[in-house]
Amino acid sequence: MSWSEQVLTELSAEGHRLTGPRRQILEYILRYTAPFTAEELLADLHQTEVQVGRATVYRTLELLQQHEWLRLVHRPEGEHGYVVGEPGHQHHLVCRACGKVTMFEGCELETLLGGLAERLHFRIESHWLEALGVCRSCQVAGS
Amino acid sequence: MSWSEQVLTELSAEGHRLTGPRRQILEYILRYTAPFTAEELLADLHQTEVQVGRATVYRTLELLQQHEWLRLVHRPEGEHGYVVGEPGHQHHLVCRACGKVTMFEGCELETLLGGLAERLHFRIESHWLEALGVCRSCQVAGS
DNA sequence: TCTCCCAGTGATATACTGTATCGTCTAGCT
DNA sequence: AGCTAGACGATACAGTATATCACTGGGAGA
Repeated sequence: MSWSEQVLTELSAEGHRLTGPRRQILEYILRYTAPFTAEELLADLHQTEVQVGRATVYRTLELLQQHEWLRLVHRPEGEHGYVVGEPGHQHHLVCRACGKVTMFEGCELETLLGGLAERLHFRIESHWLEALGVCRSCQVAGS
Repeated sequence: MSWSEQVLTELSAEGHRLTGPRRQILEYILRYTAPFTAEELLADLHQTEVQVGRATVYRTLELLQQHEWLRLVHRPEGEHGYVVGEPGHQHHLVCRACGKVTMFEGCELETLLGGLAERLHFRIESHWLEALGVCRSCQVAGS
């Protein structure tokens, strides 16, 4: 079962409609290897025969993000982009050179934050961790 | 030596001018206990007798952030705000209730990321960690 | 299979946040 | 006091996102 099929199944199960634009956006998203913004996706779609409205793109991305099928990433330049991801808590390593995103589970981070929370009497509800650097292949290419 | 005096001294040492608007913005910033955005500061200043231009506010905040006298914080709603802070690498605990920001040094985090980088052959250059929750006093107030 | 209803669509307008421009002013050096 | 470049501020502009609203088509129920 592919990513888009899984998403469609889950959306349908929750009572959302599986419309043409949604299917097309889902298919198109898979082409991206690096984070993309709503505007980029919109422009790219308009390059093809697919013509969807701006509002629909924003709404669909929002919907997918809420269901954790897409993840928000802060890109170096400051805008925020989306990446395809499995549901569950994850963190990102963003490559400054190629833009590719590597995900990892930050299990030890939980312990770190737990200790900190106890020390400061702060109840932590959620956290955000993102690292910026250069991925393996870009290091090789650069040297 | 107060915060604003320290900032003014450093700015002056670097060849920046100590203009009226800059002094006024510096003074006003100290009133905030929670992160504020450029637009908020601008609006607040316009409520008073102080009339500074939009561009000046943005430029000054940018300048202060570059010198690490102000720190960028991602607020729950998505906008980014500024908080007064000492120079040096720090992370934030943001209170969902009162908006107050507690800073901490994430020394152990460096080790965590170091191990991760080695495992994934990813060269980490910078990182961003921010936690959202409820601070001690808001927990007390809420219960 | 047909019908109907409302979630979803898309064109457009609008809000918001931040940057660029450019003539004017002033901090601070000489 | 005079000079000059850094800073100011009014305005225009760019980019990102949301609001509105008439319409369309997905899909459940007949």
